[in-house]
Amino acid sequence: MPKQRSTHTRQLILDKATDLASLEGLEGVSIGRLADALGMSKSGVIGHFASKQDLQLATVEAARERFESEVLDAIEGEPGIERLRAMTERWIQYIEGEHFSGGCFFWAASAEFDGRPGAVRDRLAELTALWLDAIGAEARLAQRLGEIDDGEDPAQLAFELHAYVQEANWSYQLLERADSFTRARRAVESRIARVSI
Amino acid sequence: MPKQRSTHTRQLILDKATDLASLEGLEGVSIGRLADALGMSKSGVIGHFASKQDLQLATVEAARERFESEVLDAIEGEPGIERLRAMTERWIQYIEGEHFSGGCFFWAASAEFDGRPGAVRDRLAELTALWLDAIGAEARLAQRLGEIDDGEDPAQLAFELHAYVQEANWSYQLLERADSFTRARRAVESRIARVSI
DNA sequence: CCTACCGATCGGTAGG
DNA sequence: CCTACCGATCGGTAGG
Repeated sequence: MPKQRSTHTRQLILDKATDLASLEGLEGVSIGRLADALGMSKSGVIGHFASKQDLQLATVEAARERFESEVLDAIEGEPGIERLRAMTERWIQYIEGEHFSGGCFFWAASAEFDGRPGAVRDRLAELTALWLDAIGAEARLAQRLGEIDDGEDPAQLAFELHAYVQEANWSYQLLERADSFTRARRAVESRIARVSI
Repeated sequence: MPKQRSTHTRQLILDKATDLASLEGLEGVSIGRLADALGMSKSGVIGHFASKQDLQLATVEAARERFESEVLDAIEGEPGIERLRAMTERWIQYIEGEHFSGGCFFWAASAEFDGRPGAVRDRLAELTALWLDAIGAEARLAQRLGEIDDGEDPAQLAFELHAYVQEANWSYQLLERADSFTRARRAVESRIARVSI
């Protein structure tokens, strides 16, 4: 069954690519280095994809799938403020758990591609905006449920909660400060406590 | 006076390099592309530096000098909470003013080098930590002056204020949201207002 | 500051 | 999935 083996190999390639990309950037994952890391030939790697950009787009989708199964699907709790807390906490756990060697894949890729127009950048913007807006939507729901003060702007709250987690990733990855995630949790908790009714 | 002309050319190279790096990353600034962008030969470019890493380190220093003259030297106001406000506001203005085509140089370079050990990464961590800790030190001073509640942790406050500005840079560069800096200002203002006595 | 060049690596293809 | 190869570009050097 060569088709099955091919799909398996493709997934192995993409797992390695997401990991390398969090360390060295998507553009830094050359076909040759990826092949070396996998013990394969270059043509064996790129044969699964139409082009380097196609490989990059597939790598982004692989990272999305991991985020969905590790974060989105693992969020529990009642809709509203409980779920809003669960979303940020699960996200922090995901980054803290070092599923990628170089920290959050999307954070690294965002910085790398924000100045490079094209399909990869567009997809990264689409996916990260979906997550930011999902946080905002949950805050809005909590507000409708009467759990958050009516004077709050849910999108503003999402901006700030999202900021704390991205800052923790930066502070942990570049500054290597051990208190990064503690600080993010403290910021999230006091921000949510402040708007709670 | 060949020495003067050489220093001038070197500065032209570094100005172009900081700008290209904010768009395409420090590693993406190849000697050949930099030479093309400047209308020079490759050897004319690299002749000013001992190596590619030396060029990258010099580019980081050039970005530091711009940050110092545009932000640090432009901060006004009395020490304490007034100065804390001025630091974040001047920083936001700097990023908002698009001095670099691709947004904050240090944010882009942080994400790129946090997974690449070496002198460039070390220097980036050193410089960004200095700025984060300067914000924290100003918050601590404001606290000693009795302008900030004694129960606040100045480093935690700095973490959060720093987070808002980095989030604005991300939101503006990748998502292209026009309200990015407005949201950062709102977050900074309400956070500082909350801890003020 | 230039031209001319070095070996290594890039993305990608031909052919099997 | 492989070997063998393509032209282009990489960082860097020799020599002027």
